[in-house]
Amino acid sequence: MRKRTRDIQKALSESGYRITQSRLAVIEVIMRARHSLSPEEILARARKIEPSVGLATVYRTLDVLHAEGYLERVRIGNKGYTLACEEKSLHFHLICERCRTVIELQSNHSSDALLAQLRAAGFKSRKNAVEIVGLCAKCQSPE
Amino acid sequence: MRKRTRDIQKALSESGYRITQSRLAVIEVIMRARHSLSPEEILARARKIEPSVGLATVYRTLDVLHAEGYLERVRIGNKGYTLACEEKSLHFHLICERCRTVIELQSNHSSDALLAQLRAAGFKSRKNAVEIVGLCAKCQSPE
DNA sequence: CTTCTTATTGAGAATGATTCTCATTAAGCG
DNA sequence: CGCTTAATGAGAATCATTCTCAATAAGAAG
Repeated sequence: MRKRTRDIQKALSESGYRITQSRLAVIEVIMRARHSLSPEEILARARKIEPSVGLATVYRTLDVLHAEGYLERVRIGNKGYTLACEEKSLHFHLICERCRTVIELQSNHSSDALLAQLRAAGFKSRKNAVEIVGLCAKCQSPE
Repeated sequence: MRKRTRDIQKALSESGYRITQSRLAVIEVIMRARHSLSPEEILARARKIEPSVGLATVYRTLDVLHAEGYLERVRIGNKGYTLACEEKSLHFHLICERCRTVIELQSNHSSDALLAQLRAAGFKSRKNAVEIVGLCAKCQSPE
């Protein structure tokens, strides 16, 4: 995890971005997260590392990380969530709308077949992760 | 098309909903549409049929139709779009973020294989239509 | 280490989509 | 034809996200 944050730091620096304490805190939070986080959640956690971080900076840092391919943005209802993902080939993300855990399906023949269909249709997907929102096994059972 | 609207009208009526002129106008607009529409677009078109329709009623009618399974809601950026869809088994929707045309892939072995994976993971998808947002063949070429 | 340039920041205002409120209307039953 | 109440339209309210702008600090250069 720590290592991952450093890699991103290095890559961003080489791309000409300045490495600020606020950005580092946000990156650290996202890398540590075990499920997808809303901007507000990221803000709360980042402030434990760097108390001066503002919400706008969280959004801006998400934009940068997304543009550089380090994370995916998801929508559940009206809210935007964020999770780290560097997988480049087409694959599926099963996202639980209750606990926001993400099950990442391996690329396999179902994603290969889908990819072939996309090619046949001449369709270019915006994302490599195809999101399927629903309920994971745990959250379906009566609590 | 006309027939489709009547079927829905009948079904809603039997479910205890009142059939108002505003609702009829909104249903008619959605059934006629050849691509997904934003609430504002639906409002504009519905007002040509029933000039008194309000935006809130468009949203409320969308909720009803969605609850009854007559349409899917999609998000492109921050905006919500809507398209008619009654297909019940798992399948893919390729949605062009530029022209908003929807290419509906037939259920086949790729969706079957995905369904098997969902079952294996114990994951329950919220929708039957898995949305893939991107650019259709036409919109990719320089205009 | 200090200075300079300017990308980045934080706070709050602004925006845009969606939802809510509430007095008024009309669907559909008898 | 009336009655009951679901549904409506208009505008206010809400919530997520984006923008504005003066102040700050990253990083290059000296």
